[in-house]
Amino acid sequence: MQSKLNTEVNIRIAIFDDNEAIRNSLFQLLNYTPGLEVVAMFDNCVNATKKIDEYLPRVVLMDINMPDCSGIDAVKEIKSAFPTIDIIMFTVFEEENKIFEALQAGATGYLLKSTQPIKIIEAIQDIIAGGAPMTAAIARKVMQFFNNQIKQQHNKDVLTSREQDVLKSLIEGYSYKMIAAHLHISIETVRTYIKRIYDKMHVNSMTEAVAKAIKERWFN
Amino acid sequence: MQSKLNTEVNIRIAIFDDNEAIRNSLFQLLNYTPGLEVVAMFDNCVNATKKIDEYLPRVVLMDINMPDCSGIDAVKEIKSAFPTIDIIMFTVFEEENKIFEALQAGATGYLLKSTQPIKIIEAIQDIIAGGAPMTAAIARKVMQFFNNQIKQQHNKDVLTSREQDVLKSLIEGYSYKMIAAHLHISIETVRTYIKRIYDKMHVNSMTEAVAKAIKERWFN
DNA sequence: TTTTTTGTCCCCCTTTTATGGTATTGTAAC
DNA sequence: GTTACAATACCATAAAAGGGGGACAAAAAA
Repeated sequence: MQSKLNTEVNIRIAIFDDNEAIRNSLFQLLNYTPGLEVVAMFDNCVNATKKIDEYLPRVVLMDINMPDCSGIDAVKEIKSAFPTIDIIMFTVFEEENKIFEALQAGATGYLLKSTQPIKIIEAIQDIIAGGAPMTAAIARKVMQFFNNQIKQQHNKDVLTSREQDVLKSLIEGYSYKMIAAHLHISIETVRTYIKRIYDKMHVNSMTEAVAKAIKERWFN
Repeated sequence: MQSKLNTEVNIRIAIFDDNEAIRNSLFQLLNYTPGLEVVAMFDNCVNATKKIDEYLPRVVLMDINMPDCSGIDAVKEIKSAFPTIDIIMFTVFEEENKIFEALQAGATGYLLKSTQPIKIIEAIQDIIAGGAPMTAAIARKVMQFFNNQIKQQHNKDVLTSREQDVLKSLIEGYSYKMIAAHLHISIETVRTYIKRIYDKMHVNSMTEAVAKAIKERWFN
């Protein structure tokens, strides 16, 4: 068996889900699909890393809501111990914050349990091929994450070019003195700009200005 | 025609691409697909908004590299004038920064020109259905965007709970005095924590600490 | 052509931050 | 039962930032 080509080696899958019926139907679905092999199933994700270590799956299907432990924490654990394992979240609801938490925790895919069986198989093949499988609706939410970050970019427009230079320098962590040197202007000029910036941004300290500019992504 | 049901009304598509061959094959592909209708094609995106206004498409296929204008700027323009129009970027290469620029500009999908024709049709139907069509490789890059933001979260761990409180307050824009009041501790204690925070973060000003913490997403 | 904006600079004065110390408690680890 | 760390607090001094002005030339807008 060891001598077979890589392409003929089954994709090892581990399933974490507290619902036995779901575990079983996933097992049926996946294990009888050529090329896939369910090597382990668990009804909770306590000590997930240890469980993974024992069965070394290539792909993990992880429920979010399990008793005694959070699937998202499990993802963090697994990803930090086994960065190459791909994890697909598998859940009933598409709660916006759960999605982002899961993705930030290191999940690569996000499927709803209502997904057609054939799509689940495709998702696993997809993730092995370097894809990031997710339902259209979830992909859309991920996109909105990007879009939301450009809404009020008009704020930036009210700053003159020189004021923007100074604000950028503040974000870099430069002091007045450093900014003056960097922009080849007097420190008094820097002070003038900063006063105007605070005025326009409705803040009254470097920290506030920097926090606001970074959070609202005035620059990139 | 106007009296037909919505589901029977064709999806109006506009194409921006400087390559005539590509325009023509897209036209062939899409226009002869039931339910789709190419209502306009352009070899550049100068005055994109005006062009859109004339033909009012539901979906736009936009090349990134066109002479005389940037597809990404066109996306910004169109999106700000017609927020409900869905735009799919359609390009030869998958340059990482172009992808993010396009998505931040408001594109919802991102396809490579090497995509199979059938997938292009699916993508258009997908986007109408609220999806965000993109190739697996691109979806993966988008995922990496999230993942990249959790890499060095161990930094945060070295801060004690109280130090984290103070740092969070700094990010909120609070001054020493305000933090002291807010956390019910002496301003001297605040100063002590801040000194330790700077030490651990390897910075030496509020601005740097705040910028670093926000950029590296120590909190959320 | 006049007015407004932008970029540049200066002064005075107050408040806040930064740096470098020391010190006391309670708790957790060894 | 000592060592280590966390949380708390204080002092002194220097440096930086904030708030209030005013000024002037060049460019842009009205």
